[in-house]
Amino acid sequence: MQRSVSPLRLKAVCSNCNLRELCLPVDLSVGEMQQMDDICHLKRGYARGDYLYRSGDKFLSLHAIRSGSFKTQVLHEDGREQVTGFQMAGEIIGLDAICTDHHTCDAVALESSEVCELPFDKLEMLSRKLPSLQRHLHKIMSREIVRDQGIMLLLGSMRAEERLAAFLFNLSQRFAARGYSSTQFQLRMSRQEIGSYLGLKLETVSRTFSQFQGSGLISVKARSVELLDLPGLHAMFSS
Amino acid sequence: MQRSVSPLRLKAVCSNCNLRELCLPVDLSVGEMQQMDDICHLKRGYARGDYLYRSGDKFLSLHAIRSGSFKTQVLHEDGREQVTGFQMAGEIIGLDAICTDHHTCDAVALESSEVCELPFDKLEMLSRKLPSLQRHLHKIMSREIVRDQGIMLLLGSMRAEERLAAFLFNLSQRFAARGYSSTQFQLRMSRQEIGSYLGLKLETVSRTFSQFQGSGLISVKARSVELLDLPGLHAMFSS
DNA sequence: CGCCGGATTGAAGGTACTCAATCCGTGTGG
DNA sequence: CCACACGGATTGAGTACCTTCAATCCGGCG
Repeated sequence: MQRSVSPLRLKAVCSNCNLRELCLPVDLSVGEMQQMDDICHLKRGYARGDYLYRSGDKFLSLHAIRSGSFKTQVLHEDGREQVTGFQMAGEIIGLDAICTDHHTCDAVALESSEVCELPFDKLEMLSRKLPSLQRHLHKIMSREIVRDQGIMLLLGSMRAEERLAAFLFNLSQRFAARGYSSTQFQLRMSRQEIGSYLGLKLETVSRTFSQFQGSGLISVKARSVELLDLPGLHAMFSS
Repeated sequence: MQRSVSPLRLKAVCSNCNLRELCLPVDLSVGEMQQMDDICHLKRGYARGDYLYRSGDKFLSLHAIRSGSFKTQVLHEDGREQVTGFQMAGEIIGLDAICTDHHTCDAVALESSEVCELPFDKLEMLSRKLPSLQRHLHKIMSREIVRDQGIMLLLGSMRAEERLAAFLFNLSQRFAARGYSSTQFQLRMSRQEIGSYLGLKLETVSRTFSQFQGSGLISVKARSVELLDLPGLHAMFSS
């Protein structure tokens, strides 16, 4: 997840932030783009394990991931915790915090990562001036809702193998969208974290990986994965 | 869920729409309120089983539920379906559709209901003029994200009894917020629908109801529920 | 009255969990 | 350089929980 995005893409969106997630049909003039750049100039680096923010922190900014990847996790009162998502370069993180002005989950770097800070008040101000930016912000939030609903479907009605197949397939697509191989990649998260995200125990994740390998769908060794039969993987959860 | 909201509330938010969900710290002047009223004057009634919209429908408007209740459900390609939420009076429905301009789920009335149409383009236009409305819209969307994450936690890491207890407790709070009893109410949805929402089979839902009744937590007969031990119910999933 | 859909209850079975041992790769220290 | 320790990953055996399949019950309605 380390390679940075094509200059063309960057130009087309926000030269500072690598706002891939803002990449749908955002159509800003050069001057408008400059305004966007102006409000999101602050960048910071994080090492593996660093917290971007913690549950309860005051909310001031959204963050655009320039490079690297993060996980978000919610903590239950009783200590139970669950990974709610894995975020990659170009995605926006922190949308959950808007409604209470405080973060409702932790965001932790899974590897060395760079983020770009987007002060939310300035973003709102600018989006009042730029309708296409406003629409974008809405789409990003809406997309997050749709994504969450997809996970609800996964957690609520899929078996372990289906969940893992869907997970791998989703990763594959996201790597592909960033110009990486859709069939060979390194997992940035542990079995434990995958399990937490998928509502499974780490042993079940491990067993299912082995099972997939046994049936020739994938080849897996520790965190290196190769998807040998993408259509088969897809059929696993969509049929 | 049939009683309408107090006039005071209505006045304080939007006299047409009963926008309880917009009720946080929205602070509009009389003139601004008038503008809000102007764009959301269209109302429609739905009978039990009627579709407010279907997955794939073109997205034009959000809908504010004035009275009654709805369920939203996503359909998987293979026919599998999952209830993603139950919406009550004062809540906004349709946020998932913004990102693609098409609805990604079905919305079905659980009883006779009234909704108020909120043309989204007009809402965006107005929210560019009214910062407090803009902030509100963002909060509503963010809240939906947080809600979904809560359900992900539930589906990913809770046992059947914990899920059902959390479900009943949540309903209780929402009824209370609307001025109804927090301990006695009618379920508007079937066991099947509850199960789909909670990632359980209807038989499991039924059994768990019976179990709760046996241990004195609740009294349940078909769709009439009385919560006898609210703290106990809460301890069921938060401890 | 009898039908129908929804709800309840029972028994058997399967999937994923728990507990535990082992393996493996990496990094550390002798 | 090798031994060892450590955390993450794998694998096995037994178990718990939820599902499946099926029968029965109940209330509303024609």
